[in-house]
Amino acid sequence: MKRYQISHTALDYQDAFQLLVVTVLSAQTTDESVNKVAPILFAKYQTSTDLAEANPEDVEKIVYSTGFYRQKTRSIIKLAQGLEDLYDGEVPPDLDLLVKLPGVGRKTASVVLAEAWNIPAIAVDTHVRRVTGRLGLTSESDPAKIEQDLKALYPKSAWSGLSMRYIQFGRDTCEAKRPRCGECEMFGLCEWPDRFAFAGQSSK
DNA sequence: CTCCCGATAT
DNA sequence: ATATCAGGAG
Repeated sequence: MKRYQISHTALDYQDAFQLLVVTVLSAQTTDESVNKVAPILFAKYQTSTDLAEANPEDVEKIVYSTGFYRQKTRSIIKLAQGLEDLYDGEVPPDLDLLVKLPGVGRKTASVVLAEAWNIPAIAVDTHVRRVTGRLGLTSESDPAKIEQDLKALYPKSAWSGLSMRYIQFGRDTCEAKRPRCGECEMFGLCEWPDRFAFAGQSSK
């Protein structure tokens, strides 16, 4: 029986600035893809000041393999510039302040809060959305509303670890395309198998 | 809502 | 071939 107690990222980073950048890069990409380019990126640009003055073409070459590479290059350079201009290069431990940074949305901000400072926050990504929906914990589709529902269901002390555990659960059991309901510890507590009658359960 | 966009698993 | 991957901006 897996217990899903993992509450830290698989993303490699050394400080809040790096965490912020790799989290932006992780959009619609696997952590593994990001971890491949992160060391190269941070070797060349060690501080937000360095990245703020970076040549976009150089950055594009480094982050290319993570997909959305033009967009992500613009995002992280502007992000670094925003950090300099707005917060003097320091990553603010506050959701409303983080969201003001270019390329940083509610999900990215929540990841950084929970991971870097253990501040209670729930990051609703594609996994959390799918899993909590299937489990019947929310009927919303808007991430911000899902976040509200989950915050009402769980004590604050549980918030920061929630996302990682649902993501882990979503990766190895409640998969997007073919949920393994037959080997799921939530079987009997979840309405998904009843509704969809083990679609794709053992067929190949 | 669409667009951004490569890597990987199936 | 196609779906999916720790999304955010226009």
